[in-house]
Amino acid sequence: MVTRGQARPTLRDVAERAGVSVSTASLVFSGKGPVAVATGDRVRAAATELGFTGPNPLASSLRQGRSGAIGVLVEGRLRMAFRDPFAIAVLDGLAEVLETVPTGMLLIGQPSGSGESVVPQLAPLALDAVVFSLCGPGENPAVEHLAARGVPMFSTGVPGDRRITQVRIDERAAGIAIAEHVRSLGHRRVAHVAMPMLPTSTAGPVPDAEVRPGEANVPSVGRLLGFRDVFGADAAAVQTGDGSSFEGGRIAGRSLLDVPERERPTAIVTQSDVIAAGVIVAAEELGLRVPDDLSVTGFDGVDLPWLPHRITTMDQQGREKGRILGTLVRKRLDGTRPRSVTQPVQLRVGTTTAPPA
Amino acid sequence: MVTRGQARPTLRDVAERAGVSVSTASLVFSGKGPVAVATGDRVRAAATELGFTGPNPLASSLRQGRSGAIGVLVEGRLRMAFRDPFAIAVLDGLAEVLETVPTGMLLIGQPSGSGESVVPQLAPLALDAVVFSLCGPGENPAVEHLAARGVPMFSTGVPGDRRITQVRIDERAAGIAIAEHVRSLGHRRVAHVAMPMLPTSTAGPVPDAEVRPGEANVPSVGRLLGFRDVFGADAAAVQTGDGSSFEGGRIAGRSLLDVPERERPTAIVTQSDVIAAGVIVAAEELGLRVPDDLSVTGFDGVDLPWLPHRITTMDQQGREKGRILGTLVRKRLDGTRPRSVTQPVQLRVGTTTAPPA
DNA sequence: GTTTCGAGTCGAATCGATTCGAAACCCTCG
DNA sequence: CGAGGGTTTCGAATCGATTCGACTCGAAAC
Repeated sequence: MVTRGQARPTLRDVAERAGVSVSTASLVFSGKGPVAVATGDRVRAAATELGFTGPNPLASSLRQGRSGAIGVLVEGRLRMAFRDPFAIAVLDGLAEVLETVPTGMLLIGQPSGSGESVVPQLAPLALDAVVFSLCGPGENPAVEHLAARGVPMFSTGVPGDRRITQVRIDERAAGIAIAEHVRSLGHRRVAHVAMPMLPTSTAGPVPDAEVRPGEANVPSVGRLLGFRDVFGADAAAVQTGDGSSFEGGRIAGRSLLDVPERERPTAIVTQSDVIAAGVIVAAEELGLRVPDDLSVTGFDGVDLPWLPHRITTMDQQGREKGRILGTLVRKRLDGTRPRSVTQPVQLRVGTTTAPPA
Repeated sequence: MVTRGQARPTLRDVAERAGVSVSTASLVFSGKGPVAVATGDRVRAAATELGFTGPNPLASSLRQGRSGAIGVLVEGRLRMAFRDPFAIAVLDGLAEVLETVPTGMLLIGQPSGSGESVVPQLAPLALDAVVFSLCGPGENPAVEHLAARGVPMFSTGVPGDRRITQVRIDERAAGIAIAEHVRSLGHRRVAHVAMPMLPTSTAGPVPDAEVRPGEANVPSVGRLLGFRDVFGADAAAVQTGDGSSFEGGRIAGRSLLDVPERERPTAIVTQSDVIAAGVIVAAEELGLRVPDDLSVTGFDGVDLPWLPHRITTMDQQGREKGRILGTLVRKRLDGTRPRSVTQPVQLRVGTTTAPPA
């Protein structure tokens, strides 16, 4: 027997000890191909004696051309991305499906505005697929790189590249649906709080130039367009500077509500539940009661246990969306080429909307 | 030139096209060893022409014995683990350091109570190290497996295995410090809300049998012991059924506060800020004002923007803790063998504690 | 008694890089 | 003109498995 010092035992060591060839030992561990019971037992015994914990994952991956990991691209600092409960719900559903493959999720942080710097970070990673689930709108240099590598890509809407398989919703229709609900309650002075139209957008009123009707697949744009379809292009619309965040919602809410009463909207339609929560808190800080003095709607349908309201929202079922994403990934790894799908969303009326006073 | 159909170009293809040997081409991409400028340019040009995006990560990893990924073990569903802002802060700090290596973080979900099932999930993954940062107390079958594989392990306190390099705090001393603060304000009837002592613990009063003084490194146990050092073993102590959660805190808070006034504690010391938030909301739901009618303390020092209080807490600086963890991992990968470290914590007085009425 | 068949095992090629020692090359100096 | 020295380049071994075709052998079929 070749002594290999301190080194970890390899399949060869095990095979030698069991008195079989490496190929047979391999068959024992992979379970493919026929192996006599006695042989199998001998190999397993040898493995135990040597402290062999299974075939080296790297070698196995190289041969099979599969790493068992898919990348999850996270834009901005982890802390920020994970503050969004919807994103987490998607990830949770995704994990649920991938566990069964089994495949791990490799988190890849992409400090926002860092541009190309994600590519060198991505290049040395072996990934079977990549999911963009925590990314904002706009071009992403990672797309080009991954496409060239032939890594299958998936996302929940952004970036909206043709090479990416999508699990999306009809953003504009959803925007219309929830606006219709507010309108049907009798509200006429209604404002909108959006997520940023572009990665470079800053907090404040939405500049017309940033709203490109062709980009209706981008959540922030599509939902705003839907809102405007119902309430017109003149209705006040502001955007947060940092995506779907409580603080962003609070600031936007304060700016819309801290005005003379006759100018104040009687309802605010927002683009996420977390933003809605911020608006609600801002309203309460100004002494307004929700929904008596102000109706507020959210988007996503996430669970905010600390908020003493059930937000009226468009339920996107993040977990389910993640599961579907996972299924698409799995199918792709199995060799088929799944197509993008559009998921339904549903209006869920809560305790934050009522007819105007 | 060997035609290789649709397949992705390899280093060999590039070398052939550039008229150099594979080894030289390798040197060009890895940057090691001297290469004439002209040769380098020729190789890079060939790479561009062929659409070669860099050496195959799997092959490169196999040769170097390094995968560029560290595992992050997450106990329970992702959704639950990520609800804890402290855990996320740690992860964020960790990511910050690992980005510079560069190394990715591979999330590995370990549905709680699933026992051994994590091992088959772990076995096919190539990991350079593993961090247990989102795990509860108790034995973990993964530890044994990883130790056998020789994968370096790190954690922030649990599990408390000798083979794991730790970044911990003195839980008991911290428990004493914050209890002292409450006591020094004049509180005498004080209750405690703990995280579960054991993975199998259920919500409700903490059974004495579950508090093993030898386990003072386990956060829930150490903090409770510290609390008892100050207020005695008779002081009421309940635990949540689900770790550091808002709902757990709210339920525990209600059970402690919804009693006749003379039995009601004038202060509640909790083991996490999120739990404290739950207790505060429970108190307010019962018509109690914080801190006038009830003082509440947390632990961790995380940011809860939606809570209209600044919680009095022990600041553990999760992000910094994550950074330190990352530094230890990096050192280990560089070949040194770092030792466990103990971090200081600091009392941060907020707006949720005051002398009793 | 030969042929056929299938279960079980094995050898060799392969996945795509990295790395080390040796070879080739071009100068410069004695 | 040959030795010495530095810079580039190259061939071959290696990382640790998987996989495919070929081979062996005993039992069943004819």
